[in-house]
Amino acid sequence: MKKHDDGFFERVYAAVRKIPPGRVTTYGAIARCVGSPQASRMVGWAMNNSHTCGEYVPAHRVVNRNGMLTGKHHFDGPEVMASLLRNEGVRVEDDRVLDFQEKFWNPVPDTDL
DNA sequence: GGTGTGACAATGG
DNA sequence: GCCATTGCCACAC
Repeated sequence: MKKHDDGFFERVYAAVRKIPPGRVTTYGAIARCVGSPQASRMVGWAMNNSHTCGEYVPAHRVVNRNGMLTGKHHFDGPEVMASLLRNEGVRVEDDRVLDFQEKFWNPVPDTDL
């Protein structure tokens, strides 16, 4: 047996990978989905290490609570994140997701919490 | 094993 | 209502 998971990151990656194209979510939502709603900061860091995970993680679909592309700077380029989102049909302006509320996708379909 | 960090979030003034 | 600060949790060095 395997442990429950090699780390908190694995859960984050899994949740982010579940984000359908054209949709976005927040760090807090993912953090909550993985069981640590307070570890929202860790989620962002997980994204930074996402490239070390070996698997592709659509981190560009993850934005902060305000829908702002805070992590765009951590991509291959500051324009990559917005470009990817636009490419998926997400309207982005001023480094922020328009209709964020509309595009927001909850990793937890029905939380019991 | 301790310290620092980190792409947030919530609260206070 | 906006700006500033703290809290938080798990990982990397």
